[in-house]
Amino acid sequence: MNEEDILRHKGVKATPNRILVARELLRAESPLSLSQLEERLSTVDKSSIFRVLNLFVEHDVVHIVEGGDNMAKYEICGGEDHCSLDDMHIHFYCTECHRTFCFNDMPVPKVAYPEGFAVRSANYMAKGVCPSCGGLEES
Amino acid sequence: MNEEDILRHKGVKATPNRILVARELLRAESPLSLSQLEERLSTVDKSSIFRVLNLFVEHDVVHIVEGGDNMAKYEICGGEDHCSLDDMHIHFYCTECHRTFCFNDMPVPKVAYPEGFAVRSANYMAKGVCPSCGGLEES
DNA sequence: GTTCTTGCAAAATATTTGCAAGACG
DNA sequence: CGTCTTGCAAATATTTTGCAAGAAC
Repeated sequence: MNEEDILRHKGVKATPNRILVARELLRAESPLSLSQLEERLSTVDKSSIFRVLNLFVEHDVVHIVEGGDNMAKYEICGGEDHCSLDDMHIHFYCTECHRTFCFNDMPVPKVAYPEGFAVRSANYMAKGVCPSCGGLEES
Repeated sequence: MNEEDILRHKGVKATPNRILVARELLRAESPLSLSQLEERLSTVDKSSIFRVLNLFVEHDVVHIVEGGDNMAKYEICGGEDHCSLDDMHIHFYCTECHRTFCFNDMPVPKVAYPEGFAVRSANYMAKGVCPSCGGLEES
């Protein structure tokens, strides 16, 4: 399934900029922030990326990954139809190199929320030091 | 244990502003952002609060709660000595009223992280609609 | 022609720093 | 004195909006 198909499937018209943003997110091995996308998409204006991302979020093309450096990061939804809670996996933010890692095979643990709270999404963000930065050495 | 004792116990000199910030965080039933603290502490300058919070984070007086609206929020650490992973509980952000709730009796589920990653903290932030905003009605 | 999309500029928010005055010891 | 703390102003950084031109239908 290519970028255009994904967008159409989610009810979003496939414009050039949208395809570029979707492609970059698909290509990335981890969620990207607005700034990171801006760097990688030199032909697309920051505000356009911003609007594309908002549109994507509304239409469940991407979901937001929060935490780490308090800048929202965006990740293509795995599910065909919507971004369900079940699609979400744990992320890890390295405080040394400031990279965000996906633990793709680790789903966010489900918990029983108190009565009355309608949970729509859940972020689980671990922070620490990654292997490249010497996570083992315990500084 | 009052504010002054907490600060001294963590190795932070108890100045007037620091006591005020600590008191406000203790009083709050949920983590507060810099802006929220600024509103509540009319006598203390925003930059002073900012510096107090940074100092508190360094000395494990508070920890940062991320997610929701991408503004860091601060919460007094529960543990006596340090902000351990075990102290952390799940939070909930209501996308309607933009309030953050603490699920105090729900610790962040522990998981086995991949080899080489030294995890120092973990945030679990659920998002959705709270009871007051009609979380039950499913819109 | 009407609506949608985009880039550019600028406004609105948030965070962070420089500096001098006052507090503290 | 010398160091630490604080307020004020200002610099940065980031997100968001207004608007007009061009593309799409």
